[in-house]
Amino acid sequence: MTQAPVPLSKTPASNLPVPTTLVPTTPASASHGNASARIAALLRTAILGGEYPPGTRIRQDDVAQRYGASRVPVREAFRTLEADGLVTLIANTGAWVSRLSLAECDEVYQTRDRVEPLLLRYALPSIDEAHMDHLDELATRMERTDQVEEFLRLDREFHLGSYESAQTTVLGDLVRRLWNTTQHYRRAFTLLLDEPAARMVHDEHHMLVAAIREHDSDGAEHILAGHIRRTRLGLARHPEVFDTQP
Amino acid sequence: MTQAPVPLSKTPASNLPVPTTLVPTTPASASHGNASARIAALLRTAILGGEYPPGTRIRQDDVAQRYGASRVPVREAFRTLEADGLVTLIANTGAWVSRLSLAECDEVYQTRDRVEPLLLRYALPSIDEAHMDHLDELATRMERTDQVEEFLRLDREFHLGSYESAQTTVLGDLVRRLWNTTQHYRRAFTLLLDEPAARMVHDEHHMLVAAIREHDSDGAEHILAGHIRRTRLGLARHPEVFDTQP
DNA sequence: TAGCCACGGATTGGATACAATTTCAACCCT
DNA sequence: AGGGTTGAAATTGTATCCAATCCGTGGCTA
Repeated sequence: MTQAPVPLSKTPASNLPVPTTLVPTTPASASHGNASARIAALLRTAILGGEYPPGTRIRQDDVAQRYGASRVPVREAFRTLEADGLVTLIANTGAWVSRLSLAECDEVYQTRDRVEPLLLRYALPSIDEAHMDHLDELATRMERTDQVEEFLRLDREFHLGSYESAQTTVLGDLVRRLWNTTQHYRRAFTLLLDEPAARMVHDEHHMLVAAIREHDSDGAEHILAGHIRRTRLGLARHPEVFDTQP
Repeated sequence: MTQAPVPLSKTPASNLPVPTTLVPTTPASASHGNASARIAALLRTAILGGEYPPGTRIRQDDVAQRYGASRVPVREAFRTLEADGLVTLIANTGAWVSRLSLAECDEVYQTRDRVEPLLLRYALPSIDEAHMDHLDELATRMERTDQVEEFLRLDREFHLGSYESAQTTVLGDLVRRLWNTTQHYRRAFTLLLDEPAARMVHDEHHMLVAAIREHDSDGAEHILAGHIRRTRLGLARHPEVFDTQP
């Protein structure tokens, strides 16, 4: 069942067309009509994909030209992204891709630690067999890949996917926001995983699926909380991830 | 020490100038410069103050005229308020004051139940004596008032005030959002409190201050979680609060 | 040489006018 | 009477212009 974990390398398989986010980040990839929503979606996937690293300045005019729109919808998109925690706006000055300090990142993980188990509890009763099989498959594919970007994508699809069947309105959005703000640091941290640490991550994923299969809400909550907590402690051991001075 | 609780009546003392929100809802009452931030702040206090009940439609033109601005900053303000959960935007159609179903409100309270104790834990070490005395005074004033709006204001200042000294960046905002979205239902629910229920609310407030004084993080977390949980269960017993069909 | 101030370019913020798109509801036709 | 259509009203987007603000540069001063 288990597979020898391979240390993850950063080199992407190729410059394949970015598969956008598999689990829609907010509404969906708004494609037609609403320019402001479309621009927000495109910028969001660009930021999450690492195209704009934290601290990067984003200019209204650039974005407007790049996406063939005027500045008004771009400004609205900025406000949306600010609410997502992806962008930091400073009045009369500009927009920057948000950057978290170690303390702030720790805070987000503490919050996730409390909130995601609750969301999973909401979702659990409605997860059907096919969905469980899918989660299992994702966990296995995560073990087998050695591409960071693919791992991140699978991890996101695994966890957010496990919450998908929750019929929640605010909690789901809230959790997606928390994931978005920490996406970049998750990438950095993934690169630092050594073999035993990666082994534990994968084991926890499989244990989580097992608990879900047994409809064991308490068990699933417990495993998930531990999973998040362990990641938080791991990040705290690597403060250098947050050192990127401008 | 304790005071005979008086059933709360809805009649306000008078149409005094609305004292805005004592605990700033987001940045502060932005007064000059940024029109979009100013409009967002004004609309926010208007909505929280019950001036626009849930389900009310808000037109860009009206707001623009009322606050002497063009529609561009109004639209940005809408986006900000949407992120606050105060307004629901529907593309090409308009903006409405958000309305929660019982299930959604329950969801928010479940979330608060998990998140606010954590925030209190962050804040607790930095709460000084003067602050504790202030919290005590607020709890006492809450017992003595019979005005709903004043109770709401004091309750907000008590709880959000107790989190104030937490040096958090995301958690504080998150909790404020959760408070904002449920403000209206808190008002409706407050009117339904009978005497023993009110008594218990007040007792919990005093117990919370006592735990804070003793720097008992676990105890404070526990009391606060119970406080929120009890409110949630109380709301669930009054589904009629959510029945306001358009 | 170090520090401070003023100036000017660049960028954001806002106003206005107008075109485009969408929604919704009344209306007409079969 | 029911279903499709049209048109008013609202939002959304574009274009243009100007004001306000910020930031770096350069020069002046101690």
